[in-house]
Order: sequence, then structure tokens, then C-alpha cells
Amino acid sequence: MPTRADVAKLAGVSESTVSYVLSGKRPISEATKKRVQAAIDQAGYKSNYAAAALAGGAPRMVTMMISNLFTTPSSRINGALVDGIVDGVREAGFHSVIWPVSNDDDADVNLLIKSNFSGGVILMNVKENDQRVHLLNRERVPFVVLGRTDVGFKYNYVDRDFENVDRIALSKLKELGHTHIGVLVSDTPIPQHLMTEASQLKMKLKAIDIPNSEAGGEELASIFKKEYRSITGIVSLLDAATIGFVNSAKEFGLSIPKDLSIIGVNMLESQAESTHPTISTVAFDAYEMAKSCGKMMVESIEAGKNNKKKRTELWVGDFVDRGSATHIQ
Amino acid sequence: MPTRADVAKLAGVSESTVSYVLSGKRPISEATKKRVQAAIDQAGYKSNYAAAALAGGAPRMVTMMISNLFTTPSSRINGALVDGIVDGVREAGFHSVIWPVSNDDDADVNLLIKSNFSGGVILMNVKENDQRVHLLNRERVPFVVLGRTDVGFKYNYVDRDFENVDRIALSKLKELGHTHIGVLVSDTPIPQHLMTEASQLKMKLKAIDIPNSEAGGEELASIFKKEYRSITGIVSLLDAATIGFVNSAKEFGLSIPKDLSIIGVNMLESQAESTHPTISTVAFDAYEMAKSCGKMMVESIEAGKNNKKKRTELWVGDFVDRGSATHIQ
DNA sequence: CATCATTGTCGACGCGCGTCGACGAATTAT
DNA sequence: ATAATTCGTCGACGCGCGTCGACAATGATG
Repeated sequence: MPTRADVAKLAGVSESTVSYVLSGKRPISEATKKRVQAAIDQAGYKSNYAAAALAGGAPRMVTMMISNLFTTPSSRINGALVDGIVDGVREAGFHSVIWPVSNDDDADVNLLIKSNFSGGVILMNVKENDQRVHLLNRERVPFVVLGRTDVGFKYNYVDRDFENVDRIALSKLKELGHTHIGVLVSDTPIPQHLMTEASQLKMKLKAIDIPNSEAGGEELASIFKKEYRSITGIVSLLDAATIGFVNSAKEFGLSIPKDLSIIGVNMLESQAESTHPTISTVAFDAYEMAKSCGKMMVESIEAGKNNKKKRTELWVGDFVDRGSATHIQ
Repeated sequence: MPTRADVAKLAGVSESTVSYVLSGKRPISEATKKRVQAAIDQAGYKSNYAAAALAGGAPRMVTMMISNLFTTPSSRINGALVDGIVDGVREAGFHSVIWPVSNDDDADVNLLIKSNFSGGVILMNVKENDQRVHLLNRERVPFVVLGRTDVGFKYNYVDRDFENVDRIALSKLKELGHTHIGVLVSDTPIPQHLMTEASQLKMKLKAIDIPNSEAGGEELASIFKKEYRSITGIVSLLDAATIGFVNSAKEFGLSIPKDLSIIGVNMLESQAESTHPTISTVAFDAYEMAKSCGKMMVESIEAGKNNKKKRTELWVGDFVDRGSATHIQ
């Protein structure tokens, strides 16, 4: 563990000169730059992160705040999000850590942020009116939300453009002649924009509320013919349940797409292609979206605390025909 | 961000007294303890983690080193492991962070450890002769491996007791009259101990090497009857592939357990119960195992660097009959 | 009663790095 | 030519906390 002092002695310069070579915040002659760099290499010097943080250095680190992100039904999607952020942040020259929080424990946030350990926070699974957003805003911590929530003020976020995604799915079904549509949701009502979109297209929506798990999908498949006679098309906002539903439909005498067309709007390519039959979706590249979120985070940090500009990024995707939706018979 | 000085002033004591109240490393009278505690509460004081780290305090933090843990096929299991560690460490009074590393980048380890930010490291997806184990050992960083690898020296680890787990699965099949066994593996040979166990039980093993994904399992199901006529029982070391295999077996005229008995040894309860038919397994509680690993990590840290004692924990589990294995017909 | 260990508290220092002010030297403007 | 600027470097200080040595007050021991 060589320190700045060791490097300085080796290079025959002062400690501050070493610092300025590293940070580039003051002009240094090429000659001494070279000498210092050589000394750094020779000594195997690495800046001590804790000391830098204490002295007020700008931390090149991003924290992902997560709660129970791994054992949820959508762990595949969440995995893609984590990987995307990690790569995006890395490409921007920052590190990233994942910070598992129990619930909305403020103390946990303080530990990393107030110690100047992390330069910014990426919030991942925000809830309605999420308190963490308020907390971070109050503490003036740079943050980006991967997702959205209504908190009454502007903030940076990256999210899917659900309005357009849903519009694509609905109008595709309309185009195929379907008018009576089931919407797979889990513990939530049908989003407002989907309702208005449907009324514009003169389509009838019916919420089908089931657990988002493969078992939940199978359960639905088993009762579908009896319970939902009039429905010929489904827009699914779920992933795991959709997989279970499609995989077991045949078993219950439900032929996809002959009896029923289904379009997923919240599934990864890998998921949509893992089923029999495969599932037509509106494309969703969670990895790329998250990567962009990571980059936005770094840019926001580098823009400085005084920068008030808030950025927003909405990701759409094209309809991808994998055969699970066809013209009404 | 009140500091120690603020608290000291408020309580009318010196800064060092505040420190000793917090750490308990010197006797302090009850009276001043109370005064100081009151001042801490009043000021809303939180110790600055970076400063503590710099000054050489014992970091109450554990780092999980992970690479590509989230988008692998076994992400469910990995999720349970992460959650288990987080909870185990938390119960022991420590925090935990997840540190995504690109590959075996030494620099990344240095950042957290040499800055005295983290008190120990939990390694999660170790490979054969993993370099990170050598690195941590050399740097004298307290660490625990969740899993095992052969590196030629003793270290702390928590793992499943595969020898016994596999023995349970094999002898169960033997008990049911099966002698020709297929072993589902992915890019690895059949483990040595399974081979010897089989020869003792006079059973014939055949490696079936497929990708560990649901698609991989389906692929296998489609060719199974043709390719593996003589096999009547399967021990699967995979999880995702097993799910795909079992779910699609019927589709290819393969009836489980009538035509083929299958026992999973590497699946979570939630996975084993998500299929049709459900899968008999040797129980595997990844969450509890990981939780214990987290506690071992903390104990190892608190035992101090001079403690040379290495601990080992092996987790077995009982056979759980879910109907996918039955007596040979 | 004198001596010694214990208890409770304080002040000072150091951890390693970021950054500000100063200052000589080299360059440009007047 | 002199004054004003820029360049390159140095020393000093502070960030907040952990901990060591000192010391007064108290209790135990001979």
C-alpha cells in the first residue's frame, strides 16, 4: 500500500504535484508528468478511496439501490437491468455497487452518500410515490430512476414508453380484427393510457388479475375457456405468468394463436423465445435501456450538483411477430 | 452532517470521549454515556464511514464479489443466495454490498479492500482454481467462499454436501429398481464422487451434456426416446434445463415418471414445484445456506486477521418425493 | 499512611488525499 | 526596458475519526 508520499519521493517532486498529475486540475509539464507516472507504475500506487472520499474528492462510483430484486418473479428482467447498468457505468469510467436495502431505511442511504463514497444513486424498483425519491431529492444527491413514479417534481428517469408500447400492441390486435381484449395484470388496474387508447380504437378491455408466476399463468389457462369466452386477444403486462400461460394453453384445449392471440409487452427476447409457441412481443431490450440509464447517471454526476437540468428517456420498441398473434378466425 | 466535534460540544465533553462512548473501548461513566448519547440523538449524528475507514476503524461491511450472476440460467438460485447473505450479514450487525466485477480484475478488489472499506469478501461463483481465492489469501483479506474450488490450501467455505446429496439421489433410484442412469450436466463431466458411488451401487451412469436452459431441456426431451433407450432414471445437476425437460416431456411421448424417473439435486423448492409434473428433489435451501455463509463471514472478520482457524460447512438435505420418480415398470 | 492499580477523561496526532495560496521562472503586453 | 500575465511547482492545511499517552481522582493493598 504505497501512498502519495512514496510516489512523490520516488519521482523527486512534491505530493501535491503527484495529485495534480493524477487529477489534471493544474498544468504540469510533460517531463514531470512522465516522471510521476513512472514512479506510480513502479510503486504500484493506487489511490486510497476512503482518503479521497474524506478529502472531498469526486467519487467515481454509482450505487444501485435495490430491495428484494432477486427473488421476484421477474428476476430475469431484473438481472438484465443490473448488468446493463453495470456496463453502462463502467463504459463511462465509473464503478458501481449494489446496495441491498431492507425497506426504505434512510440510515442506509446516509452511510454511502454522506460519507461521500458514492457520487449518485440509481433507484430501481420504485413504488407509487416512493419515499426514497423524496429523500434523495431533499439531500441533493444526484440520482436517476430506472422506472417512474409520481412524486410531484421533476427528476431524471429512464423508462419504457408504455403509452406507445401499449398502443403498438393494441393497434396490432385491432389490425388483426380483435376487439375483445384481456389485459394480464398483477395486483394493479389497467393503466389509464391503455383504457383511453382502447376507447379510441373502439376496443373492449377486461382486466385479468393473476399472480405473476408461471403457476399463475397455468392457473389462468386452465379456466380460460370457461371464464373468458368472448376474449380473442390478450395484451400481457406480465412476463413469468405469460410464459406459464402460453406453455400450458394447449394442455387445456386452448390453441394459440388459433383460439387466442396474445402479445407480450413486458418480456425479454430470451423469454419470448423460450416458450411453445413463442410469443409475439413489442420488443423490450432491458439491457440496453439500463445501460443508457447508467450513462445518464454518470453524466448527471459530472454535470455537478448545481446543474438543475432533468433528463428523461423513454424507450419504445417494434412489434416482433413470433406467431402468437394472428387474424381473428 | 454533524461531526464528532459537534456532539462533543453539545455534551460538554472531549471528542475522544464521544469516540469511546461509541466504541466502548474504554470505560466511561454511566452519567457521561447518557449525556453523550442524548447529544448524538439531538444532533442526529452519524459516523462518517470514509473517515472511520481512513482512521483504521474496523469496517462493519461485507462485500459480495460477483460476476455475471444475474443473467445466468440459474438466476433464481443466485437470487436466493444473494438474499440469504444479505439477511445473514444484517442479522450479525453488518452491512453488505454487491460488487460486480468484470472478470478477475485485481484492481477492483483493491479499491474496496485496501481502502479499508470492507472487512471481508464473500466469493460466489468460483471456478476451478479460482485466481480470486489466491489473491484474497495473499492479501490477507478475510473471505468466505460460497461454493468450493481446489486451490491447494485451506479456506473458509460453505457449500452443499454434494457427495451425500448425490448419494441420496442415486440410492433412491437404486431402491426403485433403476440401474441405467443418465446424469444431466452442462459443460462438465460427471463428478468423480458420483462415479464411485455408482460403481459401489452397481449402477451405470451416462453423462448427458446439454445447455442449462429451458430450451436445452426441451431439446433433450425431443430426442430422448431415440437417443437414450436404455436409461430409466435421471439425476439432474441442472435446474433450468430440468424444468424445460420435464415440462415438455409429455409433448414428445415421454411420460414422467412412468417411462422415466427423474430426481433433481440442484433445484429450489419453488422451481421443483413449478412444473408439470412436479419434480422430486434432494432438498436444497439455498437461502438458509447463504444466510449461514453470511454469518460465518462476519464471525471470521470479528475473529481478527491473526485467527488462522478455517471453517467449513456442508449442507445436505432430504429426499423430497414430488412424484417424478417411481419404481421401475 | 504510603504505594500501587484502576477508572474516567482529555489533548494530540495520524490516516491519505484534495485543494488553496504563494512564488520563482518564463512568457507576453505595454 | 518594465509591468502584467501565465506556467509549473511547492508547502500547508483540513476532511472526520481511531487511538495512544498523560493525568487527576478514586479505590485497593501493604
